[in-house]
Amino acid sequence: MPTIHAATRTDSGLASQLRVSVVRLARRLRSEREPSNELSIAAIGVLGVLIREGDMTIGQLAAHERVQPPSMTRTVTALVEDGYVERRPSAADGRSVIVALSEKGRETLLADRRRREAWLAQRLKTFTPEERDLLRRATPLIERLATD
Amino acid sequence: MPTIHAATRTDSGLASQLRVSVVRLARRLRSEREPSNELSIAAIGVLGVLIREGDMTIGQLAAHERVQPPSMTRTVTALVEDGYVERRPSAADGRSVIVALSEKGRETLLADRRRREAWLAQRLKTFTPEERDLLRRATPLIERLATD
DNA sequence: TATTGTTATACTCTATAACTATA
DNA sequence: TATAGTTATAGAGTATAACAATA
Repeated sequence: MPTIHAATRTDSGLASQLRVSVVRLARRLRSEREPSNELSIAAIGVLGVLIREGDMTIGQLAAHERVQPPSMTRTVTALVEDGYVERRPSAADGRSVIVALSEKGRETLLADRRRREAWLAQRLKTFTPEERDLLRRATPLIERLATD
Repeated sequence: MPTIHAATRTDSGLASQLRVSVVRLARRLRSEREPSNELSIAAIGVLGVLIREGDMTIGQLAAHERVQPPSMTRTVTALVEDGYVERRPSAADGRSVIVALSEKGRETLLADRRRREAWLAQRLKTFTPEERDLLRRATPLIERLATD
């Protein structure tokens, strides 16, 4: 079995190793989430979309998170009950419902993120300045891989 | 809002941006999975562990995937029924059940991986050789972040 | 007549509790 | 007496189908 460095010499090898490493780190980051959290994965996903892209209708959220509308209705209903988001009627279309983050929702999501980022920042301290610099330059490339 | 490059100048900024990019790429890679697949996420996880770390007992698999033993029993039962893994009695301990990949399981998992890797390799072609080289050197660092 | 969202209902996945068999 | 795994049962989460309101 070649080491990771050796295996990434070819492009398909790079794709293979990068895939494994990225998925593994993502899983690790996910497991660093507050376990005593009343928010489900789906709920956190919705809050994340709202904070990144702003208010959205139920249908837009469902399409974005790739769930069916009834599932999103349910997730949003739970988020409203717990005070993380608000429902607002759409001025443009009386059939639509606009979902907006509440202050509690914004704060909760940011706290959840901070917790995971603190763990990652801690780990980064064990790297040399050169290694951190390498990661710094690689990060935009990873972002570019993720976004069409 | 600073650009990603500017935002990563500080270490906490690096942690923040790297987290977002990695989670986003992982999600993207996951969505490139064959949708018409009869394997559940949990099932693919089990096959992945078995191919990486070799045969394991139900209990070891449950601990590894952080599920309760009854859930793993159920997942493994489904995998056995569909021919992806085999159950074997443990020679060392009559209470234990060893789970081993079948040829079909190995082939299915590898096909699933190849599909996702093909997508990533395709995307990598749009990068310059220098950028690919940067990713090549960053990959082992990402792996090190993920593994204690 | 088509679309947005909801309600009704069923299925999948996971968990806890109780049980069987081996150590 | 403790441990590995299973069975029984219940609780989330999501899906499809049918429906109400609006375009």
